[in-house]
Amino acid sequence: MTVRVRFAPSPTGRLHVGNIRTGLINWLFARAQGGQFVLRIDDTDLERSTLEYEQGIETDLAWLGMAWDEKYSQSARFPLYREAMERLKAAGRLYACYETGEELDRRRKVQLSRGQPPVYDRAALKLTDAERATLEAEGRRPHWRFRLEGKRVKWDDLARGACEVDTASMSDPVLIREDGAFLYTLPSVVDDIDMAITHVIRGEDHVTNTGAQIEIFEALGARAPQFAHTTLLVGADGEGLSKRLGSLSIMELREGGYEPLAIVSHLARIGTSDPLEPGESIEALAAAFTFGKMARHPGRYDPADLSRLNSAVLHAMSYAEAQPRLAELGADLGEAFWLAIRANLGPFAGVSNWSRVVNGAIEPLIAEEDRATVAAAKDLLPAMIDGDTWSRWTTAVKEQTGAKGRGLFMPLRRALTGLDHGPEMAMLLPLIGREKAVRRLSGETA
RNA sequence: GCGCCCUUCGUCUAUCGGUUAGGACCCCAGAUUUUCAAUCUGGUAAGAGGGGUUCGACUCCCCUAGGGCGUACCA
Repeated sequence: MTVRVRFAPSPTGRLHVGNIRTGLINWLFARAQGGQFVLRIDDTDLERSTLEYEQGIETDLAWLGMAWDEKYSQSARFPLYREAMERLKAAGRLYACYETGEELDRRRKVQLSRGQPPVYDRAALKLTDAERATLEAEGRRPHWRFRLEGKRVKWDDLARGACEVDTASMSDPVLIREDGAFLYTLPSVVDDIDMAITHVIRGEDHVTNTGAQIEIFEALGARAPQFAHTTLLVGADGEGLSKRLGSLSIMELREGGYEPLAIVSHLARIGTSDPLEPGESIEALAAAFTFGKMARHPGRYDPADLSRLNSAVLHAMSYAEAQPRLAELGADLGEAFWLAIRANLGPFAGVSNWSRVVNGAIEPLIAEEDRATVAAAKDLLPAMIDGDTWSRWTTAVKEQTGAKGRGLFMPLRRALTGLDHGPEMAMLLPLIGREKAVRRLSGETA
């Protein structure tokens, strides 16, 4: 049987590292198994869902290299959900409830204060037809709950091993809201059946839901798919990530200059036994993917790791790959330039700084005590500059001035680049060229 | 409150009853016939606490502490 997985984001906001990680794990698993990856837009909440966000999801996935095989929108599938709803009603598994949100809230608090579990008491199940009619006559609209069997639901989880949820200890889940809107649970199960999803891979915050959902699969006469519940991410400080997801959207990471391969490598390897290194490609990451490598405790999301990965990705990037982007930034100064500076890049856009060092006008940094050394160096600069010039030139400067080591190289670097650090000067000097070098060594902005 | 999951170098992790407890990041040192970065090599460093079980426990069991998640007319 072909493996089919789905990723079902809501178009109520931008994708962030937490939910894209779930999507990525689905994608990697599908690829590793030669299966299919279904994108399912969970837009059942018509109020909050927007087309812009839906397009944002597609933009982000495409940018990360996560192609999908099929795409569905749940808003176009309401007839299917209604049909399932009728079947559940007919089977006596869906019952009408008339409590208000405030009432339920109050009851939960009372239960809690008495040390009882905050579970729905099924009062609505005891309503007589007459009572129901009275409530309806008052204009009350029902919401609908799924009647759980109250048993130990078991499954073999790909990520956590043998799992068990006692549905007797949980509230009957509300499937349909008072305003008639389908809550996530029913459409999800109906679609998983209809789309022949074989593996549901999601965060461990869904473990309890799975108990109820397996009952719904069964109530609809379907076999539940396999499940895998992965750990969630926590921040570098060990706190949950949810509080500051705003700054961790894929869109912002893209705008911040992070490489898709760095993001994908980071998210694929957090909380696994693989070292936090970039993969060669997203496909290579997929080939190496297995649930067996995943730890059972929350993975730490540290932005510093992403930055490191990002630098590593750029360091390994060929000129052929970088060229179009260099051109776009007006910083395509040839292969030698790219090879010289790529190891010194944070975000890719940092090439602009180096192209200015080579091509633009920079202000040399010449400290008072280094003036003599720099002046002598200027006079000794050969007429022709090539790849060997740096070594011969600096040796000559050393012999004449007696400056050596740090005291020799730093003044030259600072005068020629205006910076304290950067790529190998032997590679940079020929790119800067004689004319600019002479002027900078004279203290001119050039 | 209750339920589920988790707890190994500073950090991310390997180990599945017998290991000099392994790797990666960070850090430190050395190399790159003299600079910062990059690169390479080497090094420091660990089993939350307490009870069991066992010839033997990081590994199995219990308790305590700590963390994550759930307990919605959210997803």
